[in-house]
Amino acid sequence: MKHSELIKGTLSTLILKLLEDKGKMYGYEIAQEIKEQSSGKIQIKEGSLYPALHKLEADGHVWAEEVFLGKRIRRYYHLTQKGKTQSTADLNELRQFLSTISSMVSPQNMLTS
Amino acid sequence: MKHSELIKGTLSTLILKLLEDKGKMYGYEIAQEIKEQSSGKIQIKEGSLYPALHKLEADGHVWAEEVFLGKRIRRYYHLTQKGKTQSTADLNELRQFLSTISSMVSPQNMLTS
DNA sequence: TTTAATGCATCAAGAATCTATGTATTTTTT
DNA sequence: AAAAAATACATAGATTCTTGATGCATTAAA
Repeated sequence: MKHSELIKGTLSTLILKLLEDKGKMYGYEIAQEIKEQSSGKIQIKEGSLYPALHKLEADGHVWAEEVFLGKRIRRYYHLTQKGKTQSTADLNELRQFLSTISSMVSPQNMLTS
Repeated sequence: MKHSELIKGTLSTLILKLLEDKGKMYGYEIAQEIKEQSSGKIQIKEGSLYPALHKLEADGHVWAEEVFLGKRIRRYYHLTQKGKTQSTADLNELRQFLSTISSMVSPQNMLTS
């Protein structure tokens, strides 16, 4: 098992959570923030991050504010109302899942022996 | 997000954990056990389960004992030594990941605001 | 008797991530 | 001043995993 396998299905939820907390963020910043909050254990690759952001945008969960910094462009992502609703639902589901899995893999677990 | 997306990367670890706890199990039994331990929240489909078992077998993490029940066949899976080692490593990694993600999505989390 | 449950299995499709690659600017180090 | 690292966006192909659908067959329950 590669650690990265475990992130599957959680990335978009993490992004929505961050946007909810911070108000607005750009891609690179999101990757750095996830890396920092996970103490370096979760490092999102660009090939995962940008497609995920584009999908969130296409689905209407976020919108992008384009800011020109000299010649460089920066896309700040913001939550939409739809994204806020989605974030709440996703977080609830993720937390419940984490709770369920945690109980199943806890060292002392032998529920039905 | 579909709930089922979240299971990705955890299924083989769950299977190894169950085999470690129970000694031996057959496919259908594993699916039922996961369903039961998760209070019905995680329901593994055959299309996920059997390929996962076959992969674990091909990788030498489990071996299959074939038992004939009348005309029906049943494949009991057992952990190999390699599988035991893998199980320990996978569980450690999964637990750490769960801990990390949990702290990131906990409601009060605003680590770097 | 017919439906549900048990028990194995595979295949095509869909979804998500990764690696690799590309472009370009800005900051830091040598 | 030059080189290296960090910043910042993006895409394409490959890989991996789960799903839904399907199939076969036996046994238990309605």
